[in-house]
Amino acid sequence: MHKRENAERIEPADRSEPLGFRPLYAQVKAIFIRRLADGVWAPGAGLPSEGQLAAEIGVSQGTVRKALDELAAENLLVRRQGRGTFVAEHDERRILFQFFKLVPDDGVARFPDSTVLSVAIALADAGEQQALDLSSRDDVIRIRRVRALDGAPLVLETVSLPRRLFGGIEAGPVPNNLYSLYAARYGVTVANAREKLKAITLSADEAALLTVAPGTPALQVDRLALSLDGAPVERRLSLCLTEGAHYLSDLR
Amino acid sequence: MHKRENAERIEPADRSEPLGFRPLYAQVKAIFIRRLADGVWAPGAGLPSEGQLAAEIGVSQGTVRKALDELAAENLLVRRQGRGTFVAEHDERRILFQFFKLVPDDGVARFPDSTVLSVAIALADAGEQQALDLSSRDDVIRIRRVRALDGAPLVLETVSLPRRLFGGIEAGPVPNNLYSLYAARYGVTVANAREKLKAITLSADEAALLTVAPGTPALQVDRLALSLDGAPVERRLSLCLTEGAHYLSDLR
DNA sequence: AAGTGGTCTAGACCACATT
DNA sequence: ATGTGGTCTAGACCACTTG
Repeated sequence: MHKRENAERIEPADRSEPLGFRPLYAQVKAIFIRRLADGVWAPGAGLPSEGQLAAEIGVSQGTVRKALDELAAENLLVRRQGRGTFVAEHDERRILFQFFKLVPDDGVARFPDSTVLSVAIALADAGEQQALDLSSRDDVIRIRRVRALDGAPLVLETVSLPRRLFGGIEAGPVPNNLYSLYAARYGVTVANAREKLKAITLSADEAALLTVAPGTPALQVDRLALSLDGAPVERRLSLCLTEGAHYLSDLR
Repeated sequence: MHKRENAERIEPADRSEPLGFRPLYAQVKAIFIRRLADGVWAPGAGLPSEGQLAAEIGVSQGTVRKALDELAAENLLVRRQGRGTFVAEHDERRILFQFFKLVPDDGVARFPDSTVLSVAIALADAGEQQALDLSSRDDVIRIRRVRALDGAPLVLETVSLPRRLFGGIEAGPVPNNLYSLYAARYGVTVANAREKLKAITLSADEAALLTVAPGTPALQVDRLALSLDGAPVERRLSLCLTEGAHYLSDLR
């Protein structure tokens, strides 16, 4: 058709050096991620159509499409044929699908309810400093709660948040769905997470809170949640009872 | 350009009913999966170029491309720019990346070595019947082994295989990398797997084999491996020590 | 009927690897 | 120099949703 003269249109990067070739759709994708991170496109909102975005940015619709497809594959966008493209929300469905891997042995995954034990502010301990990239003088907000399914305690959870990011969260009530709160009130979108699992033995205190015998084995899940720009925003240490439930991991 | 008249070329499915629309690339993908399952394209082999495949099947190169891209995303194919498209192999790199989630706390994942404890044939127990879709009269081959890292026992593993599929495997030596053997000798490709994790307490026997104290907590990993056509082909029950290692799970 | 995303095609050109 | 996959474009048409 015609020559490509638009490689420079977006990012006037030096294309003469062969190192670091960045395809157009990747640059477009970066633009979109920025808009998501900046809240220009808020959770649940609808994006302009592919054609509009293509015209605005000055690339073909196919290039916009590739960028949007990748973001949808990363669960940051939701595409619905005939309706449009929307910013993904941290609703219960998504959390259950993407972040909550504990499933009853017989039955399907459900969203547990929570009982908050404590909310406190303290200096970050060694583990929190390392995980959240904090110094020994940084404060964290610690939320401790028990999560139950059908009235039976299942998880003892300790959530650690950098006070710098989430200051004030300790004042209000703690909703069951924290990620949705991070997004709505602090503009922080949890994009993905990494979990480290170990088998441990419950201490007397922990066992009491979960109403089981001390010495009961439990699954310790150490989760680090990352925001859209890859920064660590939450550490969550969970002790899970796995008598009647298991952690489901799909290897694809 | 010109009208589409090729929707019927591959699969003369009834396109008049609006239900069950199957895009062309999905049909092409199904053809390719069949060739992989039938061993027409063997592990490590190179595929014909996109253009050749497109001409052979009678679709555009873009349609072939979309099918190949999806298979590459599922780790069944490997695409290398400038070289070609190849059938994925179960080499150590892939297994470490896709199937071996146990990582030393400080350090990077490595491939453990194995010491075989026993190889036996027996009637499938209840768990094996359920997992592998067998009847109570079906035989399984059971391989029991200890896997160690730097000489320290890490995993006690029990592999259960349907004798119908893997008859004769009990005769030969048991290689460290079983999936590669399944592919080479039995034409069975493990495409993906599903793991159920629980925290348990080791029995005296198990603890002795792992050279730890009885009562030590361990991570029980119950893996079901599925072949290309989705059939269960291997059950693997692992008891993992998580004192100095953890199970890494990426939530994306 | 109009608008959206989804599919399919055709062709040009780019980046990469090998010969 | 050649061949491969990777990118980008342009346009047509299909499937789905909503007015």
